Amino acid sequence: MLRDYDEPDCAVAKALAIFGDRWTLLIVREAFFGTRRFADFEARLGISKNVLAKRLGHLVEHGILARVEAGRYGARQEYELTSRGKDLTAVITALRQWGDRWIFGEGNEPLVVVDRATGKPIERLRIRRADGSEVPARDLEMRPGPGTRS
Amino acid sequence: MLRDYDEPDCAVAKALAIFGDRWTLLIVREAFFGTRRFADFEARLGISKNVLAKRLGHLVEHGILARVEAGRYGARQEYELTSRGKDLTAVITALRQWGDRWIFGEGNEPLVVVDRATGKPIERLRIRRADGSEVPARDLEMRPGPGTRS
DNA sequence: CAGTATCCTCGCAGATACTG
DNA sequence: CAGTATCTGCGAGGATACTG
Repeated sequence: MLRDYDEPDCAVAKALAIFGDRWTLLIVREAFFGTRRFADFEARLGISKNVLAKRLGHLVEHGILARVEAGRYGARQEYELTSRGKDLTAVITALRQWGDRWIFGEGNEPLVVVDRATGKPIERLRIRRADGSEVPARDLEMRPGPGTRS
Repeated sequence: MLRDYDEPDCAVAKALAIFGDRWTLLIVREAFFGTRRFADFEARLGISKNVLAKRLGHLVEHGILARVEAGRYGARQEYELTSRGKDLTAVITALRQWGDRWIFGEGNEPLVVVDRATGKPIERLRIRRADGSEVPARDLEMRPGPGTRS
């Protein structure tokens, strides 16, 4: 049995229980790109109808996508990111940046996350101290803190 | 067929192909907490030996963990995060923060990532513009950019 | 202790056909 | 178009026993 699933106090395990598979986050990413209709997800991801329906339903259940009626021109239903869903930006960005740094190598990161206010792409996530200085990855340490749920 | 796996140009899909399952990131997280030995991973995660051995081998293959000989006191082998592995901090942190915000609710985030230099916990990831100002999540938009691989 | 070897179950994912 | 229904294969994950 999956012990971590029984643990009500682990945020990482809980999050992974929702999208700890190969498709779910890709669907969310596709939604970020503006895809809203079933057939478009299907075509762009190359996923089978069967699995897509299940995954979309799963995401709606967990409040990450919302089904909205758009009943005209043949498109009867559309899927829209909720705020909970939009807040996955950091997760997807972190994944993509890691992939760019370690799979594709450095120096040619694609610019994908855009700041609406300035219209400019965000280059990378940074982790900063309260005073605004950046913490280098090598200085980071993860450990259970008091009251941690991770 | 998994179309995204055939796509050599998608960093997110590539990253998910490596740890797009329920266990792999939990093992990495455990390694962040200082776990180094097979039996400790086994006990702390409640994972079966079978799967653990496969996942650890997988992580070593992909250069996220390194096997180091520690042949004394009965512990013959240990696993250590490589720099590629340590760089997954942002991914795990993003996941945990999302879980904390949206599964457990706000206001009581556990502090888990620690800045070695100051000894203080990092509260959250922030996305900032070049001038240092923070970009609110609502202002973020994701889209394929020129030359994007996402 | 750190695995390997077997066996088993379950659910993911794909393919195809059908429906409102 | 947006699914549902059905069937199938495959691999993830678990349990247990065994080994150097």
